[in-house]
Amino acid sequence: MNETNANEAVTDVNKTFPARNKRVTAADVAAKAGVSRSAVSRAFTKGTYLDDQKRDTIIKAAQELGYRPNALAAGLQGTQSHLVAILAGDMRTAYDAEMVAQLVSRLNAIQKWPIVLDGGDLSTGEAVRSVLGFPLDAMILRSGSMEQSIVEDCAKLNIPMISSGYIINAPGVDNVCCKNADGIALAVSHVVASGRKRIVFLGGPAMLASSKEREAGFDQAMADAGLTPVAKLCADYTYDGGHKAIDDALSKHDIDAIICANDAMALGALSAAKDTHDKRIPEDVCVTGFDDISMAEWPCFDLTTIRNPIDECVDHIVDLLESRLSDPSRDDQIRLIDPPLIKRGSA
Amino acid sequence: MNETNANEAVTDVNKTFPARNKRVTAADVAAKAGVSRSAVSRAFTKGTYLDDQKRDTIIKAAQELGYRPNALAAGLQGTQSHLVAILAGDMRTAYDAEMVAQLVSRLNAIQKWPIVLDGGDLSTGEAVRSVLGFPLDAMILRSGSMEQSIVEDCAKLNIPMISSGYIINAPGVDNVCCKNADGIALAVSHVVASGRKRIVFLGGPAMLASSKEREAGFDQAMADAGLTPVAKLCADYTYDGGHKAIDDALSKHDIDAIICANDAMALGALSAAKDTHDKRIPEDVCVTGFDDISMAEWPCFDLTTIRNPIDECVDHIVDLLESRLSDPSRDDQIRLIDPPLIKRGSA
DNA sequence: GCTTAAACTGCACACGTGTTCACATACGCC
DNA sequence: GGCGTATGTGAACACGTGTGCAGTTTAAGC
Repeated sequence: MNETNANEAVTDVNKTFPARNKRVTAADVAAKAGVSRSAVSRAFTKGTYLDDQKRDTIIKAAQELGYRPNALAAGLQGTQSHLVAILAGDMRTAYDAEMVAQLVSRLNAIQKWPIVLDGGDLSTGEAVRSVLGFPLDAMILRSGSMEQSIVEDCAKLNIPMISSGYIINAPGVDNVCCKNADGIALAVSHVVASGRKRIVFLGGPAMLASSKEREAGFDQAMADAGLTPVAKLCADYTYDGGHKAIDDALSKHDIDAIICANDAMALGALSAAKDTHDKRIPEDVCVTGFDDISMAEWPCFDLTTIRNPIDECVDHIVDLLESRLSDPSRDDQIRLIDPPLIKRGSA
Repeated sequence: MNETNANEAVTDVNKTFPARNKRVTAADVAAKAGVSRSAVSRAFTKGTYLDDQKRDTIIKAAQELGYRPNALAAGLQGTQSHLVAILAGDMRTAYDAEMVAQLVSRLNAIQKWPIVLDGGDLSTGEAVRSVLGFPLDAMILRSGSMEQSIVEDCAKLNIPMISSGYIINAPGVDNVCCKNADGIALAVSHVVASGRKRIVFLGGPAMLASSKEREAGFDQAMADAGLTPVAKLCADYTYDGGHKAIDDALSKHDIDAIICANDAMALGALSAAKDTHDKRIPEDVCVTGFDDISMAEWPCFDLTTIRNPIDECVDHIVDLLESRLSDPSRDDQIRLIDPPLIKRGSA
């Protein structure tokens, strides 16, 4: 009796996990519902001839068996896999994380499933190459620097690319990018308008395209204003980097304005000036950032910054993706975004 | 001469995009290399009999054509698709973003490709159901609250689940979770040890499991210490929410310690106490958080907190994943993590 | 009741792989 | 030379689906 019960229990488990590691297939549903396999397929496809009652029967049988059409097999013959890769920047940083979050959310909404790759990693190239094994609908690039060979690989595989953050000049690549130089120029003229003359620029890693553009924008804007900077510093786009650089600079130079190439460094700079060097913000020193991450508006920072608008950027990416899929041979596009100045307390 | 060059250029482009929207297949490579399609497949598979010279020829032909085995077709017949889904929490928050970043990076390293779903979204349920169309190797759950039906759907499809953040009691689900109650108890006794008696608890959304556990831990620890809290507040796990709640509380109550259910709220609370109410931290009011997000150690915050260790958590997730794949029928596991107190300046 | 179109259904193919199976060739040994 | 074994190869199958095609049933119109 006990043995029987034990056996039943085992059987029960096997029922819960039928044919372990074996997925329920359309043929199984067809057998159970007493119809052909084609009918099952049609039951899950809109716009096909199928008797309503029969369709109900099939759907019901499918539900009981826990059947779901295998997207791999479906993607194999259709022209779209509904898979999209995102080569993310460094998701440990606030801006990139917010960007990816927004992107993922919007892609989910249009039934595109994003495979996310960590762009901050060293082995990214190899990872990208592996993922290219999947017939991706598109590849979205947000990594600051990029091996040229990856772009070529995508092109060879006919995978459309959308680059955001810096412009890739290659066939098959759409670009959406904010006007970095214009943005920094906005910050410079805002600061100059309030009478500042002893200006410092805090730039980012030289290898990043956005960093270079923002620095060039600063140089041009300063030249236009007839000013020479007190100093041009370089850090790593992080809070700590900004903190350290400005802590150091304030003990060497007389400064009344700090233009930062991104928000994370600006927050560090702000903190160094206020907490470590007892400067009043913005009376003694004013600070501007770039990106407008969510922390920028926290009361304890209240950072004046240039907004690198995530919503608008993601709108463009999704739009470019959809138009590319509906017409793969359309011309490549470049969408440029005007970044606005967000006036807050720090400048 | 010029025309010839122009034509060549055009031809070149067409070569770069051969048969637009048509992927190069193993048969194409076989034709070019003058071998059978089987040979091509073998050339890309380790441990198969194939003449070395022939293999070289095939690889070379494949490279020229830009061939890459279609992972969809391959995953269709093998037992593993190498696809993994991550149901992320709210990636707009710092902790979840850091967690996902780490997870993505580690999964990439072991050649698992994460499809990321935004758990903060309302339509998450539908999105998950769609992604279940893919024969996932596993599903990683990090959403604070979860429709029970999703778990059942996964179970029906034999997709292993790994839940992190709160415990799901269902067959086929592995769990890794930090001891939330113990963590809060650590914070309470630390604060009590420094002589605080007028203690406030700032909890999170009631619907989140972690939030409930942390509150229960607080109640127990206070009872053990023979204290009753000045107030128990509830906010939404955000900086703004924490700021507002504590701003309000400080004008109503006499408080000397604030125990927060997560770091984001703790930072808001800290700022409200320091900047808005001119309290000295920690002399007048001390503040503790939970999670240890990267911002907690910024000098301007210097937050004492309970670390919810991301590295350790991700280690467990990856380990559970690999062991599950190598033995799908092994028993479900629950891994509990001891969260340590990180002593900084705020308490 | 007959004709015609519309609604419905199943067979068979295609998608691009990995892998088994049978067969062919080369090699070493008696 | 005969034989057994190790190595190399292509044909054929399986994976699970969507869909074109041809054939069958139903309904409608005169």
